[in-house]
Amino acid sequence: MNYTDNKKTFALTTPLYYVNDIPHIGSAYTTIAADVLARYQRMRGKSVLLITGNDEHGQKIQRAAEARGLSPQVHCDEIVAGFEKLWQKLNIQYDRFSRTTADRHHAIVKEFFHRVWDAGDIYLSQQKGWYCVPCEEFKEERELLEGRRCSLHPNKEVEWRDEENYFFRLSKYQTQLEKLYQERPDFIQPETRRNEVLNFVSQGLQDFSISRVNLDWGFPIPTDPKHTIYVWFDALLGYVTALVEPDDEPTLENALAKWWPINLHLIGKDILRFHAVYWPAMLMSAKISLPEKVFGHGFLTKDGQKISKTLGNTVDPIDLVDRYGADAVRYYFMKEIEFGKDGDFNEVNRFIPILNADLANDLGNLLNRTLKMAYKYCGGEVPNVNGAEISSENPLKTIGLTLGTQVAQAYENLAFSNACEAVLTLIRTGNKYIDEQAPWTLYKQGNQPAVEQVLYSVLESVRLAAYLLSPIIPGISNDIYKQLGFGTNFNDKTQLSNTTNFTTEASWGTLPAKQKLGEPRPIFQKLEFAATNS
RNA sequence: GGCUCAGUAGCUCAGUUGGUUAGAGCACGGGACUCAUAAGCCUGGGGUCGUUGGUUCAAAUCCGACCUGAGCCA
Repeated sequence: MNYTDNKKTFALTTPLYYVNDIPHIGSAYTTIAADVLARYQRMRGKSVLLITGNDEHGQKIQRAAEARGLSPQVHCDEIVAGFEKLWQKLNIQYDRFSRTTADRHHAIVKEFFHRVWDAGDIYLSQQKGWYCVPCEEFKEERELLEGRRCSLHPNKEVEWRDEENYFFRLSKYQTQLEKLYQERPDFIQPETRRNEVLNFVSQGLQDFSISRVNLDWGFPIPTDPKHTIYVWFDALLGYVTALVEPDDEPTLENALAKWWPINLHLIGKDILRFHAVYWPAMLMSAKISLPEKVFGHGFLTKDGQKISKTLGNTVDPIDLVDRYGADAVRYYFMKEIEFGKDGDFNEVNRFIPILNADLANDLGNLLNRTLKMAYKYCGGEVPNVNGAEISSENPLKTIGLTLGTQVAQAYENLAFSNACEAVLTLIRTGNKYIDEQAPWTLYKQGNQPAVEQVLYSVLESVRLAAYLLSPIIPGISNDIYKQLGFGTNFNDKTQLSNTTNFTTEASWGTLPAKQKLGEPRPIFQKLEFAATNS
C-alpha cells in the first residue's frame, strides 16, 4: 500500500463555540467529524492535536449572564462545563480545550495585536449605524426588517450606535487573498463554499471593525484600553493560543513552534467568511503563514425542517447520546450525511432503521453468527488458516486487499460517508459468502478445512471492518476486537500510535490463526424508538 | 436583482471524458434456508433521470430558456 504522508504532525480545529447557549446538535456534528479525522490521523501514525473550546467574550455573553443574574465568568464556566460534558459523552478525544477567557490567551492576543498594529493595519475611525447584538455586527438600514430587526434575529431590535472603533485594514489584502485562492484551490472546501468566498471577495473588501466601546466583557485594546477587542479578532486567535504547550510561556513564537500551520479548520458554513477571508488576512498582516485548509460543512435539518429555537424543533445532543449511545450518534451523522452538504436528522425513518440495518443486522450479526460457528466447529479459536494462503478468488479477500487504501483515501478527503459505504460492501459480501458456502453443511459433510477457511475469511473481514471504522465507532470496534481475542483499545491514543501499524492492520489476512476467541455477544443491540425523557 | 450549488425509484444517494435493457442502500411484496441479534440469502414491484427547446447517429450526461429548493452577495 502506498500512502502519501510527508508531515508527522496533524493539527485540526473545531470552532471555538460561542457560549451564549448550551451546545446544540450542530456543534456536536462538527466535533464528531473532527474527532473522527483526528482518530484516523493518529491511526496513520501522526502526532495529532485536536483543538476545540469556547469563545466567551462579547456583549451578547455579558447580557446573557446579566439576564441570568450571574457574572459573565460564572455564566461562561457553566456553559463550558456543558460542552465538556457533551464531548465526554460523545467520546471526543480533544487534545486542547481553548477558552478565550484564559490568561494565556490574553497574552497571545496582545502580542498579535501589536504585530498587526506595527504593520500599520489598525486605525481608529468613527462607526455609526444600527447594531445587532446577537450578530455582534453593524447592519445597513436597508437590510433590516420592519421594526428595526435584523433578519437573523427577528426577536431583537437593533441598537443605534455612534462610536469610535478600531478597524483592521482588510481592504489592503484583497489582492493577496485572491492570489491565495488562486494558488491554493484546496484552501477552501468544498467547492461550493469556495465559490461563495470568491464571489464575496471579488466584490471588494471593506475594512472591518475590531473593537467596541461600552463593553467590559473582553480584552482591552492594548494601545487604548477604553476599547474592547471585538469577538472575532479575539476568537480566531484562540486557535493559536491552543498550540502553546501547557508548560510554555504564551508567546507567538512558542505557539507557532511545533504545530503551526494548522492543517485543517473544520467549521460550519455560517462562519466561513471569518475563517476564509478575515483570518488569512489577519495572519498575513502579522507575517504568519496560513493554515492548510478550511472546510465548511453543511447544516442539519430535522425531519426536513430547518432547526430553530423559535420553531421549537431543536435536537438535544445530550439527550440523543443518552438514549442511543455515542457510537450510534457518531455513525449516523458520518454515514448518512455527505460531509459538506446539508443533511437531515430523522429519528424514526432514518436514524433507527439505518443503525439497525448496518450495525445490528449486517455488521453485528455477521460477527455473532460466525463467532458462534467458530465455537461450535473450531473450538472457540480463530481457525488454523493463514490469510496469505487463501485463494485470491475468495470474494472477501478480493475486496479486503484494496479496502484499506480505498477507505484511507475517503478519510483523507473527509468523505466519511464513502468510507462507511466501502466498509459495508465487505460486510454485506461477508453475509452473502456465508450463505453461499453454508459452513453448517460443510461441517456436516465433514469438510473441516473448508469450514475453517470460510470462517477465517469472515472473521478476518469483520476485523478489518472494525479497524477501518474505529475512528467512527470506537466502542463497537473495541468490542469486536475483544471478541476476536485482541486486547486492542481504540480509545487509547498511546497504544494506537505505538503498537499498531496502519499498513499492517488495514491489510486483509492479518488475523492470527488459533487465537483464542472472546465470548460471542451482540455488539450492537437493535434500537427501538424511545421517546425523549426531557 | 446578480451569482453559486442542487433537482435521478417512497426515502438517502451513485452514475467516469455523451454510447447497449439507468444502479446501490433503506423501506415494501414473495421464496428457499437455519450458523445468527425473526438476523442473513435469493427474488420482485417501483423511475416520462425538474420542465421545455436544441446539438448529435446517440444525452441523466453538452448548450439555451424556464420551474423548484438551498446558499452567498446586493
